[in-house]
Amino acid sequence: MSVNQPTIQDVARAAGVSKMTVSRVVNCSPRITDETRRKVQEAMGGLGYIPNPQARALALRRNFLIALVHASRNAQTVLDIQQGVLDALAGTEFALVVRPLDRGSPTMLDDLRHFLERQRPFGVLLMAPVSENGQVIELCGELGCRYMRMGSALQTGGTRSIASDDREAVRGAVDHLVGAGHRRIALVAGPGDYLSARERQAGFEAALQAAGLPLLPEMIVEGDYSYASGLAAGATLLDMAEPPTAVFASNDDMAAGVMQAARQRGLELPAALSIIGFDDMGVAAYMWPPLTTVRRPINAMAHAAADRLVRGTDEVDGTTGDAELFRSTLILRGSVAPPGR
Amino acid sequence: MSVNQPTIQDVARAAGVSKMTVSRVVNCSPRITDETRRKVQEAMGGLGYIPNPQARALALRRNFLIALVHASRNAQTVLDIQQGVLDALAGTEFALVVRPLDRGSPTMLDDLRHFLERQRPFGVLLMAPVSENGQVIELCGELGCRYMRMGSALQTGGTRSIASDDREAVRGAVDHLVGAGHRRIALVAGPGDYLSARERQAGFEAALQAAGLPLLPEMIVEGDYSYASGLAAGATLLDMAEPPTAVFASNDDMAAGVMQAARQRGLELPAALSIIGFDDMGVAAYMWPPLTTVRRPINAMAHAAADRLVRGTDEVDGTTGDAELFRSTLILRGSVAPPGR
DNA sequence: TTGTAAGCGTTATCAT
DNA sequence: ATGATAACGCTTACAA
Repeated sequence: MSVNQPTIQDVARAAGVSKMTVSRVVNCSPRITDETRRKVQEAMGGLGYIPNPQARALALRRNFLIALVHASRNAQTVLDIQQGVLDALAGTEFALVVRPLDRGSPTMLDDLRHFLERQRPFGVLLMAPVSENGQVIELCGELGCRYMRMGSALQTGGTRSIASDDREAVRGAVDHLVGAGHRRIALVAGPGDYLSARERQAGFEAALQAAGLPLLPEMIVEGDYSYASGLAAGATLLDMAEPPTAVFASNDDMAAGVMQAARQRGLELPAALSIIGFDDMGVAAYMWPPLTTVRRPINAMAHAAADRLVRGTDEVDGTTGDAELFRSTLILRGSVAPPGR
Repeated sequence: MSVNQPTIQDVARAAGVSKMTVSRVVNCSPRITDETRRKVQEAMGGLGYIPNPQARALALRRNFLIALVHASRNAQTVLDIQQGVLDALAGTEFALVVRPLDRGSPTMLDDLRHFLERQRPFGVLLMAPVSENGQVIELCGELGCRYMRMGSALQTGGTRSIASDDREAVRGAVDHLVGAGHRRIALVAGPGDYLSARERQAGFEAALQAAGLPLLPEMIVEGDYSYASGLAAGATLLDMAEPPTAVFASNDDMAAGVMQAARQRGLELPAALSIIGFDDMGVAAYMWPPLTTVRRPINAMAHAAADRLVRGTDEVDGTTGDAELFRSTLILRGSVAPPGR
């Protein structure tokens, strides 16, 4: 039961030097004799010395916490991000604290302020959709809080922003549908107040346009990223007089709903209906047929974001680094086939 | 840009009292004149004073971090736990830091030690399966680390342990199958080195026994909690000369695999095969037929565990509170029917 | 009930 | 290259 951790003082005594010298060794200051360094390191090793982070925090007037702020219902994505951040933080003295927010709660902004004011994390990682919230950004600015936004497209100004290029990715996905011979392609869009939903819709429209296909309003149905809304959207689309032969759904949950709607109508998949989703949630591979979908490099994005937060040690203001845009991949599985009718 | 937070000193000056008095007000010390308290609170309000947690941590020689240590691949569960913990921590000054571990990595124990030694969190929440690891518990003991174990059954001694009663829950689930008329019921078990897997198997066996049904070895197939292993197990079971009419799968992923195997064989569900899963992962409701499954009160369990960690302020040793066992619920959906053959 | 002094474990600053 | 001293913002212990 190691109750009393040795302090820097103990090490100093053991090595026959001053606290300051030990501190210098710990912090890799250059102006130290090799001989002294050796002595100190030996003493540290012998005592099992570990610097006290709270003391460091107090003296340096900053802590070593990176906060992940999110309001996402997509558990897999949140966890992937946590993992990516932790990968970036490995070997540093930083720890990751999480702060889920209840998007939609009227107190969300106050909750966030409360959290930031108390913990004063060194840096904040904002996941979509909170990262799109102007008031949140404003709050971070007001509190002098270093932050990084993650999302589906670079934010205005581009700075402090890491993003996947959802527009481009969806464009590619829909191109794939067009390439398979589809002409009547529907979109199950996400809720319009999400940037991700708007970007994906833009990609959808761009692809149709590039293919010289008409943009039919009835071929676009808005869902809310839930399975149920996908099911409803699928019903709407498939019960039309002239239903689509292919559907791009803005996330996998909705794609699963569409698939279910098709199955309920006795459609043979993918012959009677091709479907592409977005996110590559674990289940996408389990569905039948396995879902062709878009996978974002979540882990790499989170890693980069955390890295940016931790490295850009000095400036709290906008100058920190350029924007970074990541490419997604279309994962080809079995849910796309040439139109069958 | 509020760069300089007011300190306790500033408040003291503003209120015309000493730092100590302010500290007493902040910490709700009883021996303070109402008048003084008012003055101080007014000053605090005016200045927007917020106690500096790192300074408190240094002076009190303890911090305000609760660590969640896990090595789970079940994202939804991890997130539910995070949410439950945060609910319990709301209104306190505690923050939640997460530390995923790579179960199976040879350095896992070292990683954990490294983390605990550096951060020295006030308390640690151990999720299964790390919570079942004796070496982990030993390490926490050695480091004098307050901890709480969450799992599928109470740990030996029962103390510092919060658990769902998986054995009982599975027994109920299998009873449900028996009640529907099934006599030939198979188990797709989890990996034997997980306590959860063993408990669920025990519940399965208890139910058969209670129903006077024979325990046939060929009706038990071990998977590894993955969809793929469920698919394989389903194949094994359904290709037997006398296949089961019902399957209990130890988690939803494997249940989905079994379902898929059934579908591949052209079986009509649930008429030809009833299936029950465990976990109630989001997808359980999306499958077709919607999966009847067991739901644990994850959120409540996490809440209780965090509560126990935070309240039991004093003792670091085993005396802290009794064990707590939570009941699960069988969620009835569409994947169970009387045997049809 | 309130205040004073010392200390928590570290680093910054300025000497030497 | 190393050391002495004074912070950092708070609490404990003791005095008044």
